[in-house]
Amino acid sequence: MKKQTNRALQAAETKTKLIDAALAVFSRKGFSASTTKDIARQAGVTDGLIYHYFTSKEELLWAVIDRHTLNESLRLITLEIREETGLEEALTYILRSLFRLLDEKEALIAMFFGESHRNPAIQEKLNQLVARGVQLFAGFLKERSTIGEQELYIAIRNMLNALVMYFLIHDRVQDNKNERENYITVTVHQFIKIIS
Amino acid sequence: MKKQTNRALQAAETKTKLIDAALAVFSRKGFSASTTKDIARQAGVTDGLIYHYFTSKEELLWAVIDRHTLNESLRLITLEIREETGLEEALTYILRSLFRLLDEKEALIAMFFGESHRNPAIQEKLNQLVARGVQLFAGFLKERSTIGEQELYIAIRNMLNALVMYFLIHDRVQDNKNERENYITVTVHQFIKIIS
Amino acid sequence: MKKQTNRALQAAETKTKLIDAALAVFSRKGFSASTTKDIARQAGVTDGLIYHYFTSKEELLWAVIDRHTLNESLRLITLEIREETGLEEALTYILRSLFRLLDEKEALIAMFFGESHRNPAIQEKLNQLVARGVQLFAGFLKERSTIGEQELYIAIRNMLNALVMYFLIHDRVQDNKNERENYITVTVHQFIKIIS
Amino acid sequence: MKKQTNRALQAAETKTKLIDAALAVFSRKGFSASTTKDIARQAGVTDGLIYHYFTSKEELLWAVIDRHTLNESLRLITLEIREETGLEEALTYILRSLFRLLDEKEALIAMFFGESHRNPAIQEKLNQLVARGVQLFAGFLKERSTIGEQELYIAIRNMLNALVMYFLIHDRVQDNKNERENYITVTVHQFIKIIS
DNA sequence: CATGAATGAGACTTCATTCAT
DNA sequence: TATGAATGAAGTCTCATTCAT
Repeated sequence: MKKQTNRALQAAETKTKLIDAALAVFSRKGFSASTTKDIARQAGVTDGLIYHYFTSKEELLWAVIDRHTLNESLRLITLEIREETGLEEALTYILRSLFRLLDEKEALIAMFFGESHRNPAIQEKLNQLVARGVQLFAGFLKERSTIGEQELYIAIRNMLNALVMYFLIHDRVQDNKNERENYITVTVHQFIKIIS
Repeated sequence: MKKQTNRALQAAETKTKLIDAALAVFSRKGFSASTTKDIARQAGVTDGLIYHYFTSKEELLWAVIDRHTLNESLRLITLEIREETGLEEALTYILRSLFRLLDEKEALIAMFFGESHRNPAIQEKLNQLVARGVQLFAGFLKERSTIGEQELYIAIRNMLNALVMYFLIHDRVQDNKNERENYITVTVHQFIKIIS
Repeated sequence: MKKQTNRALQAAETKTKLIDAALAVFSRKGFSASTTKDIARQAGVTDGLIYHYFTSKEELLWAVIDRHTLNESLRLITLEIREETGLEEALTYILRSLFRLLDEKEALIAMFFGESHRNPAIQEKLNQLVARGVQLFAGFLKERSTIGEQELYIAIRNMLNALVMYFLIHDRVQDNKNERENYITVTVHQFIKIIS
Repeated sequence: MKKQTNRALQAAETKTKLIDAALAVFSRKGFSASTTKDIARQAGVTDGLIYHYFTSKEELLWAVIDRHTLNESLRLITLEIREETGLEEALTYILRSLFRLLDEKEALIAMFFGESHRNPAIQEKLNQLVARGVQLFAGFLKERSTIGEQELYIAIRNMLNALVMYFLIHDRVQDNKNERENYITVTVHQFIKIIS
């Protein structure tokens, strides 16, 4: 019985190792340029083992995506900001948290964008993710803004989109914390102008 | 002399055919999932001919990127708006033009994003492109805005980034012209709020 | 443990099969005219397996060369002749042994010459081989010859070179045992004339 | 008419250029690793032109071999030595001339050996060449030697074989003129020992 | 559960050869 | 005579996947 449990545990660990390895390799090379050998080596297992846990390389991709939904992280950020009071402070805190989240999940985000435009299912995931972020924001901002609901949604979506894009093609390259802080300050200020 | 010209012309045409075909295939499948066979078939030539004009598949990628710089298109848009007067009208016109440009170059844009995060040179190209767009805008808006230069740059960059992101993960999927028009109207309105 | 051994054994056998097959094909067609498909077929495995054991066709060439150094065979011949007494008998025995060695390793020898002049590393191997042969002979002959050491070395080298050349461009073609025996007799006789 | 002649001249020149280029490339890379493109570039013409003068790459190989028979050079050496008197002087002169000939035709010789063992026709050529050399020598030495005709033939063949081998795997590498002179002196001396 | 030898389709690339100009 | 664009077969090598151990 103990043995069984140990085995089950080991199996779960190996699966996790494989998923983590796959994430790392996929985001470094993109899905189709990644080889199962790469992934196995990164996970520290032998080639064939992947097929003990997954039926194909593509299934491994889906496992990666399933594990890292980001939604949970987004919810946590919202939970914390519920208690905040000042609008500017609150927004600054949120943007900082978002950047931190992007930093953490950089590999995943990068892969998402790399594969999304040739994989509709991934694109849909992205869409959902942004929509979820917009909703969380909206819940928090509705009472504090003077503009219409639709306008608010667009304002939020634009801010989030701009931020992710900034992160992807500018911030990652520069790695300059001051510039990022400045970006946050200005963006928050302009966002408040819009919704007030 | 005529002969010479005809032959040279035909060669140039073939090269163009190959670049166009490569663009189509790359943006459909991504660089590494695209095969040279695909490209040759799409161009209507035999496999080996690619290597008469390019030394490798990667060189073909660079040729694709070199041909479609977008910069020229961006400049043309600016030239036209110089004559516009009303700020709202002008901005609306510009955003519409940008969407039209994105529609035209959808394949290229998609590929850019697909490869950029694993190819620094492409990422740099993207950065340059956005920077160029920001400058063109800034030249037009400097006199009509009341905010500081740096704030203006960030506002413009945010708007452009948001627009491209919107196009990539939302607009392309929906294919709903009304929603796009609405997006433009609201975004322009909010942008004016920021810079006034 | 048994399992482990069996598998490892089988892998070693496959590798050997590949090296033997490569030797056969390389010496029949020369290195660059040989195809990996040929080699795989000759070894009775599929194309891809070569690259499970070797990183390239060239590495396979080196494996072939490493396996068949000839040095060991040369040493054995010397060991046996140490006990011989009569000079003529001894030399005759040695030359016969050399011809036998050439017969056995004909494929390898032929390939050596085929690739040597465009591959310095192989040429060096050849040089070493001849030098080793000269030394072995010299050790045996030093006390029985009346000429200077340097002259002895040149005499031996000339005899060996002549013999190999004879084998390569004449003997292999004729396949006439009598002529070979005659060649040995006369050559031994003339060699004794030189060193006495 | 003049035009015609000029054309014919030009054609002959081009053909020569191609043969020379082919010799250079073949001896550097071996026949099958040489590409027609290499040869065309080396000759300074375009790819297709080869097939205006030769029906295949192989035919070009034969043209190379036909042009450089060496026989003529060998004959010239013999002509000159007819007048010589002293045996040692004569032989020294001949060996020096042979080395010079090998130096000149190094590329050709190297190619001969590279292809001979997989191309019987070339091997036959080599055989003929050596046989011709043996005959020329024999004609000169017959009266000056005391040994039987067959022994003389073998002695000559051995000396020539040894010399060519020495050149191919030793002399070319060292590039040491003193060592070569020493080799000639000793070899001549030992040869005289044999035939006297 | 884990290994890694083996498969075979298919990728990129090369190259002898042809042919319209 | 000369060009070089075009062909297509074949080569080296990769890699997802299978399976005996």
